[in-house]
Amino acid sequence: MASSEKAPRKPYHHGDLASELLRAAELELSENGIEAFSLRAVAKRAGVSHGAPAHHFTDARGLLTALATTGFDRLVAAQEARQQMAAEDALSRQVAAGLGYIDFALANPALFRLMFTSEKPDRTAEHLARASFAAFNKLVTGVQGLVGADPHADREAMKDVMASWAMAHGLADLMVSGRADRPLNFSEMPQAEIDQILTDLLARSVRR
Amino acid sequence: MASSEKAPRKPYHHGDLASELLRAAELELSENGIEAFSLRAVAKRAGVSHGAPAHHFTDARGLLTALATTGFDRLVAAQEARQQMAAEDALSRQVAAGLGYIDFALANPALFRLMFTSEKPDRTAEHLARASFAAFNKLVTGVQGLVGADPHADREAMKDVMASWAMAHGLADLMVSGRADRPLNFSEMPQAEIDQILTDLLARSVRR
DNA sequence: CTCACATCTAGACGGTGTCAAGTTTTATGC
DNA sequence: GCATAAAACTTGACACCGTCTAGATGTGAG
Repeated sequence: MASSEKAPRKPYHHGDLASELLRAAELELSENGIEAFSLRAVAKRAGVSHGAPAHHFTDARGLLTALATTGFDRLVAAQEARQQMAAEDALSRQVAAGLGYIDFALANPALFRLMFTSEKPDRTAEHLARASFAAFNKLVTGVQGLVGADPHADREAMKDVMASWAMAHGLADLMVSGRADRPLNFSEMPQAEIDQILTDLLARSVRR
Repeated sequence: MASSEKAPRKPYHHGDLASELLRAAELELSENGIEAFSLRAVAKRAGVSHGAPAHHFTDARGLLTALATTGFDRLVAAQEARQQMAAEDALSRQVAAGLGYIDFALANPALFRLMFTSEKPDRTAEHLARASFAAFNKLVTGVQGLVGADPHADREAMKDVMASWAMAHGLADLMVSGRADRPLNFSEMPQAEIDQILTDLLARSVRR
């Protein structure tokens, strides 16, 4: 828990301000985008003075680092949600992970950018490093099931990992920034058809 | 020319401040990253007061929009530079375009992010829309040569375009953020070998 | 009950982008 | 050649930002 890091006792004073700040920060992020993010606005939204967040997160950097950590956890969850609806074979599972990756990005565009293209989160922070490595490892085991080799030991398999990641990440990033709508007319397309196209594209990245 | 937009006459006073500001802005961007970008720092670097840029670019937004425009022009140039070193067949040319895309991103990481993941540039500005569309069209004609159909008319060909773009863009974005070094050990690898791996990955995205 | 500590507030500091008003330089019309 | 208009630039003010400091307030342990 985020609250147990610095206050293992009981709730006090304001309740559990640390997690309340995280909720407020995420709302601010999704409403105003990452480039207009303001720590003072987060504090105001949580009903607390502008200096309060510092005691829980040290920094704006610290708050955003914690938020990014929750993002990676939820990224994995989104992938697994898609996998539960998918067939059992390794390819379907890997494609489903890619679809979940894209689901997450489209549902949380600002958070997605915070996680992947912002330099504000401290990537050396232990909890963030652990969460992002877990997300990476989800990809690794998926490829391992697909090609039958451990990517950490087999360079060719690691290339498969990067191919799969790059395709999913590239699609997600282009869609988040609205660059895929126009060429493929996603706006006027039922979700099932979009999924079908994305499935085709994601499948291209695997094998050789 | 940037200077001819608002001052078609001759240089005056400071010389050609508009383009000097663009040069200064790019240096600031590459030195401090996009998230620490400051219009006042740009003005100071150009040796001018903090209010001066407004007369040429209206806004910080305006300056960054103009800078992004030059970025798309140079992105196309980087792709063409790789293509001049490549074989004549359509696949080699398309892969070379992808390698140039990645070259550009790695050589100008902050500018790359300004162009693709920042919301500060005004994408409805005419010169930016034109430059980014030209870059997109470079991709389109490459795929057209590859599959023999016009992607603007053939949906399957447009899927090839998006696949090619997503793979190149995904690789570029992951490499810019330092996420490809560790898995594939790019740091201790000669450029020729990196190119070989990227060529393999880029080639996966085409065909079906 | 007291005392230590965690939590939170309030104010100050230097920094930011933008706006309004004033100053200086250049170009144009006579 | 000179007055006058326009363009280019400076200066100062404003609200907002993140961080630091000192102080107030509540909480829990002895």
